Amino acid sequence: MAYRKTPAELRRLEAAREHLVACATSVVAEVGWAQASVTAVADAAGIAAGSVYQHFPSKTALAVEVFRRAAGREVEVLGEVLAAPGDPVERLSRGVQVFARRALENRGLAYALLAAPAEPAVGAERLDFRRRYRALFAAVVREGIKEGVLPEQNGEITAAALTGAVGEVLVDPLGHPGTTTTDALLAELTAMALRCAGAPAA
Amino acid sequence: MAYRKTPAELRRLEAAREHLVACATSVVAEVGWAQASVTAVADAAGIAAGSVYQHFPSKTALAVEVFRRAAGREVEVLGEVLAAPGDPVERLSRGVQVFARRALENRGLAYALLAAPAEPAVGAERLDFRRRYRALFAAVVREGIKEGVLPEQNGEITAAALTGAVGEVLVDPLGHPGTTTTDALLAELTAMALRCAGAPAA
DNA sequence: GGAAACTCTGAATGGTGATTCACTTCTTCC
DNA sequence: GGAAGAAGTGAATCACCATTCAGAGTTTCC
Repeated sequence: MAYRKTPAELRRLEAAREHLVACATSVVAEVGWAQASVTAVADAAGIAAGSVYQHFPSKTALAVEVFRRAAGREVEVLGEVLAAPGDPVERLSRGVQVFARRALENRGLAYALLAAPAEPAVGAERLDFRRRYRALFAAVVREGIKEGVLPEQNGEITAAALTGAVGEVLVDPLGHPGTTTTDALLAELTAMALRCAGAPAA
Repeated sequence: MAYRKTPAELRRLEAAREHLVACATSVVAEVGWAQASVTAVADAAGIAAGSVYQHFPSKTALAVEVFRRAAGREVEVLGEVLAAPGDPVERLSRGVQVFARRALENRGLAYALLAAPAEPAVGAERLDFRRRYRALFAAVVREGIKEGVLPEQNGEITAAALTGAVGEVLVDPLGHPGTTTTDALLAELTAMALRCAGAPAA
């Protein structure tokens, strides 16, 4: 009787699960949550629709996992940039750039994380994600205030504005002459962010 | 043979349609687009599900009408405030306050207009709505630059930041001690908006 | 009053997509 | 090799709504 899974088998199963999550992430980034049906995701992963349920109890559970992984990566990256030692204003500037650049480089995924229509469970994750983003920005703003390089203000609101602004720019790319290139857009965003936090003009 | 509808009958039909749109708006504001089924909306309006199709060819058409009406009102109100004569900085400040206050006073509707999951047709309307909001803000910012009361900047991005910031604050009310009252929140938002546009501190 | 044309009703229809399950295929262990 | 159990399959099932439609109720106009 075959009671125990061999280590190789366990690895294979784990790999299959990872592959499924990765493929699902791609599908979501390409077509959004609404269009990412179980069948579409299973097809992308090269398995049968029913097999998805070997790894996740429901489509919702898979969606939440996809969101958490992707969002977690973003929060981690931003956290590292913002928590680095050094001038808060400088860090804020870098943080906005990293946030925006990563979003622009993988626009589909960024849209899925920030704004795309999604089922309630994913929506709840999204709230948490935004909250964490804001907390990161807010911490730096508060530091800046304490060090006297930023004026008195509600850091949470400034942080909300920064996430909101980047999200807004992403969702509708502002086809404005003079802001067409990524670099120009990043420069404008950064300048706006610094003004928003009340940093003296560069 | 009854060929012509009497004026009273026409009025009654028109009123029924208006009532349907109004009830649908309430339902959407309360439970969001996703939960606003034809049955739920019809129940709210006190008619049968099938009767909805006397007034609109599809659920989508009704949803679009609901969105347009509500969004149109908001754009109009904001437009009046921002287009008033006077100091651009002052107008900007008032505009943000009006935008935010109205949103906070009818949070459900504001969320539906700005962010709630919705079908593609409504999503398209939303893009347009946001674009119009941004255009209004951007015009004032550009005026401020021209008059020399605001520093050189990309008005579109500042405008995007303002809409994004208010939306962000709305979606997740920042349960922060000291920012609990509407007035305090409005004051903080306004201050942030002025910094964001580069207006000198009040 | 009553025929014609309209509005309203709500149960039946139809389409979509998640989930299940009887079956096949693969692994483990004797 | 082969029995026992697990994983994989995909067609069938199920649930959920938007939409339709046959019949009931109203209004119009002679």
